[in-house]
Amino acid sequence: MALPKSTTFLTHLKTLTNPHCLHRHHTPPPLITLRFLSFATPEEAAAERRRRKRRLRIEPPLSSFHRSQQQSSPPKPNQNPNAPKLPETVAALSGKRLNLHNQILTLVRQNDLEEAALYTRHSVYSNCRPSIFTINAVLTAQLRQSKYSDLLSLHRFITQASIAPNVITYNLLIQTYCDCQRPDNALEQYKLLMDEAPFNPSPATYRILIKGLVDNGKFEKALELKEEMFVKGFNADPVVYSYLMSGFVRNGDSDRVIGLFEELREKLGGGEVVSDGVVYGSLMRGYFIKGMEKEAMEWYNVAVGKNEGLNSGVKMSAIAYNLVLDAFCKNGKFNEALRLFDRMMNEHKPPRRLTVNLGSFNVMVDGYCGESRFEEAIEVFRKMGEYRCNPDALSFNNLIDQLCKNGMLGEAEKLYGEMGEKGVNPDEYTYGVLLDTCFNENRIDDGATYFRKMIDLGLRPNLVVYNRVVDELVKVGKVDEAKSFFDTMVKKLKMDDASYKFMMKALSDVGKLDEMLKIVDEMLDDDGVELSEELQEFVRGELRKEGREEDLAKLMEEKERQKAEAKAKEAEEVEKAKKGATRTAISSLKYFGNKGAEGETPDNTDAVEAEPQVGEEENVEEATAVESNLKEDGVETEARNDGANEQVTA
DNA sequence: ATAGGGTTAG
Repeated sequence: MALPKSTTFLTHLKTLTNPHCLHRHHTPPPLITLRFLSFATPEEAAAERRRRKRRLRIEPPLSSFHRSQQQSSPPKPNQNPNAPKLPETVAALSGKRLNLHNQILTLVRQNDLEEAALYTRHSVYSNCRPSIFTINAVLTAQLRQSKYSDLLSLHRFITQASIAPNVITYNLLIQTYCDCQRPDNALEQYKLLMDEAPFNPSPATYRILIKGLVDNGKFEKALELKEEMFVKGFNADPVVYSYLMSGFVRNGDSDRVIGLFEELREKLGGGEVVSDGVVYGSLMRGYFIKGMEKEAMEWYNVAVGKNEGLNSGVKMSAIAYNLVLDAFCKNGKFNEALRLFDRMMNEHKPPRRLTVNLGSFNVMVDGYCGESRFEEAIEVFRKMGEYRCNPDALSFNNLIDQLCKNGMLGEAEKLYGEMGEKGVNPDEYTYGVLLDTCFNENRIDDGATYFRKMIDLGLRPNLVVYNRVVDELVKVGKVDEAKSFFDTMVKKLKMDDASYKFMMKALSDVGKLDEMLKIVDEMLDDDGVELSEELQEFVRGELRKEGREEDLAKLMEEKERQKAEAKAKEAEEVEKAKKGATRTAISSLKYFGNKGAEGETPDNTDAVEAEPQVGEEENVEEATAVESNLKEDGVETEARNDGANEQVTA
């Protein structure tokens, strides 16, 4: 007996995933977007984004001399005798401390961040303190891998230990909060820097903070910060303007986009043009939004020149070009895009001048797909090798996704095969798209095979993907196979009531009530899982059909009895062990006496020995980083203030 | 030696 088609699990799930559906009848049922099919957690998605960013950064910067143009901030006079300590200078990195630094850097390079952080903490109370440079290096690595809670925890630790932070430490922390979508905390850190630190923010502080504010929709605040930059004596930064402009483009606020460009031009000396090409893509989009094509094209000619080698001195990096390219693709000017792309490839003269990068190809792939020219999209995708650009998983996924959505699963699978050949690892997203499409095209077994492959590779399918697979298998009557996936995933996923219920119903429908009860049994055994009233009611209902309604109560009673028994036994053990325990406690107290680290919780033996943790215990998993960040953060700010106080009184 | 120079597709 299969589930009636109209009430498949997926439809049910779609209703569940939209909170509005429960109340508002006019809301159309939402679709599960592919985003949900990819990463196990949002943090993993963030980590991947960061890794990719890092990879892209390996390409050499276009003009390294640009860097030297940045003014270094003037030192703040240090009037207050109680003012916080100045951070150490590089001179501190010598001898033993340099040695320590290099050891920790080695750990970071080996990607053993846990060990690196541990070693850093451990050294804080040793006779060889880590310098702020060492700490920053660890924090940087943690940020790159989105280990936010680890980062905040280490930061809190060094603050408590009165190690003076420098601008980079602040910037890292601000970046962290921005990445965690906590712009208010980022602003708090900025304020702290302004009020407490014996140095000024750097131009990078503003870049990081303003980008974070824009990305989090805090436009007004971002504009305020831009103004503060001038107050601090910094020049107008085209990068900051480009962040603001693309934010307003996203928001459809074309007047602001154009206004910002004019302002930048003014600030840079009122010349004809802004010589940094990064702002022109957004400027053009601003005009496109207003339907002012002519103006958009005029600025295009200014930035890029009507003919090759004939522009007004605007420096166009690959990224600046890509923004223009994308502006064309998204505004019905694909032919212009093609022409520009051609030109970019001609100008590309590595290693001196790089005008094409991976992003260029990605933009063009999207451009072709937007025109439904899929064959050519594949063609241009393949072409990137000639320009020493290597597609990453996201590039592959993007194209695979577009092909799948347009009935070209076969082509998509070919590309999937190429990933393997090129040593690009397919990820959760790749498999999510492929199996989803297989199911849509009724290739149920192939879909299930992709799922299995995913597990075999150690990838972590999320609940949405799991639900989809199980749903499809049950639909075609493969309940046992579905159950086997349930068994593997029940340990790995936090299943919700709906997922439990679905599997139970499927088993009940094929008359496997005992297997259904076995699931209940295991749920009762698992302290992390709660058997809700509703689920109990459901189980009773299913049992009732076979006249076995009492079985659930019996099972639950039996479990209660077992638990009580176990408890009694435990109490007995405790009683027995009491005398011995007193002895142990005394000996460990001795141990603590020598350490005497501040802020310790003396009942946490392991932590003190290996890792002198401050404040409450934290066994925060990366998977719950966002939630624990909330927790972390409360303590974080608190600890930071404590630290400041300590510094003042020191 | 430690932040940052920007984009796109999820």
